[in-house]
Amino acid sequence: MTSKPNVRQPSHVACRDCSLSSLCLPLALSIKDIDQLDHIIKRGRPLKKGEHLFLEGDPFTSVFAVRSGAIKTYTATNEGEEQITGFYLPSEILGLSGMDTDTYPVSAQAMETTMICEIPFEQLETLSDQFPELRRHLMRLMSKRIREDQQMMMLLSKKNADERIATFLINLASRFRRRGFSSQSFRLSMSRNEMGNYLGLAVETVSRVFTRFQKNGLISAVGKEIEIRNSVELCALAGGKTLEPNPIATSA
Amino acid sequence: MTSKPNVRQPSHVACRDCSLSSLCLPLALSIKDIDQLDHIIKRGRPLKKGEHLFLEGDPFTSVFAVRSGAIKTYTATNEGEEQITGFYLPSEILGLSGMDTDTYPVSAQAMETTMICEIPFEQLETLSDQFPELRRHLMRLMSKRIREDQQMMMLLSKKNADERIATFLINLASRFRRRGFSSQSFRLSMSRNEMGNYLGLAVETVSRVFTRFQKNGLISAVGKEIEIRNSVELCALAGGKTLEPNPIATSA
DNA sequence: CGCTGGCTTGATCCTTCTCAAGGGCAGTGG
DNA sequence: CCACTGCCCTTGAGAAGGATCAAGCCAGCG
Repeated sequence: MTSKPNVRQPSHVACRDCSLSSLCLPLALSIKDIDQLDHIIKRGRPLKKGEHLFLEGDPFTSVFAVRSGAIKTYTATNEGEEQITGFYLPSEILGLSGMDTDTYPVSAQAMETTMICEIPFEQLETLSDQFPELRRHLMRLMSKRIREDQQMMMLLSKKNADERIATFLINLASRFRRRGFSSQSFRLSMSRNEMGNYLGLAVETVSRVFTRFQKNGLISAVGKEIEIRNSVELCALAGGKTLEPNPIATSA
Repeated sequence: MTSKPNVRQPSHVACRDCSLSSLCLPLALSIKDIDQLDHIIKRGRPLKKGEHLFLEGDPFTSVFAVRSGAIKTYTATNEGEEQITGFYLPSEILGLSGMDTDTYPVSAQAMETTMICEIPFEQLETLSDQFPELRRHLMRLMSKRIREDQQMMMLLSKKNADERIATFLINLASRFRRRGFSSQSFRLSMSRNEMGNYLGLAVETVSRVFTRFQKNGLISAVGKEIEIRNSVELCALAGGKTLEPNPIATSA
């Protein structure tokens, strides 16, 4: 059993020593296999807030694991606005959607100082030729992603503003918890604007819902610091599940 | 070069003789490999309209290729309503989203008389252990699906009713074309209701948009028969691309 | 100290939903 | 063959949830 993950990690821990390892890629690999994976992973490259990991249209070369910090992916709408497609927290994998094209279909940008593990895809493929378990794990990752995206579509096509934001908060909470952090209080890495963009809502709506949630004692929010004060109610709004409903995250 | 696909096929054509083979799974396999895949595929089972291929919660055993007809997948919202998550036309693969769970996360129902190829997943996995190409193809399928879902999320969070329906029609058109059918005129396999459900719109809105599109000479619609009369304009509404924007379908 | 960017709040507008009703087509049974 | 009965589609009128527009506020920062 490893200890709780830390936000900040030394730059070059090996996979086998990384406290996120049980959450990240190598989940399914034996220790020996992990060492192999370890060799192909490029570390370092701490990104400052606003820096890009890759741009839409860049040649697809690698998938990435967030080690600390937070990344958003986005694409341009036809009118040239930004459409955020996902937020990635430590131990989460991004870049998979480029796999069947030769370029990334989205851009990835750091929302705060962020450490990344880069996994060159070609070598990952070679390695996964050797280890069926790694392969299956990759498949599962993608399949999970598909299910989560479908949850997101449901949110976008059927839920109102309150429900969307409740769902989003509960989802974040469960992802934090999974990483060993408090699911009761945490810090949002994205602005209200980005949240609204992602959820298909105007900033003003996000703000109003936050205000209302606070009036009703569901949460308290000071800037980006969030505390969930009534998770039962919030989960109900989010639509059922006692915790952990939506995209990207968790699930056993 | 095979001839154009037919809607109705004899019940037990081998994969190598199936006119959809270039569109369906075995794309990447050599002839010899196709024969192996051929052995594990279960055919037959023509579904009548309304019959289910599998239900949400059923144990996950297989992925399926539509041979003729049309399938919709759906799940239940928290309020118990139906939420349609996808429409599948001949040569398209469904069931992949169950891959990392032991049960299907959605139900799949025939919208008209439908022929299906069933591919038991366990055997597919074994086979894909042998053939890296098959494996990569599966990966690509899932990765494509992820990108298409993201297009769909964009549609749901940013597009208005007109744009959604234009996008949907253009998408269908390009899928039909890819199968060798006319992309100018085709028959919808879904009702206005189902379309609205999928696109996050009320039936009435769908109906009104159809009426307006006809007044403006964009399309003509008689019942489920659709003719695209001004594809340039329609594509523009759908947001750019000369053809083939959205979910599930095509792309090179 | 003044600026800038992000957040909040208020007022108004607009798109789409909802409710209600009517028409058409298809399948069923007399 | 025709009437009946659903279901689907269309159209209209009204309601509502968010978007948009417009200020003002607050905190961090040069």
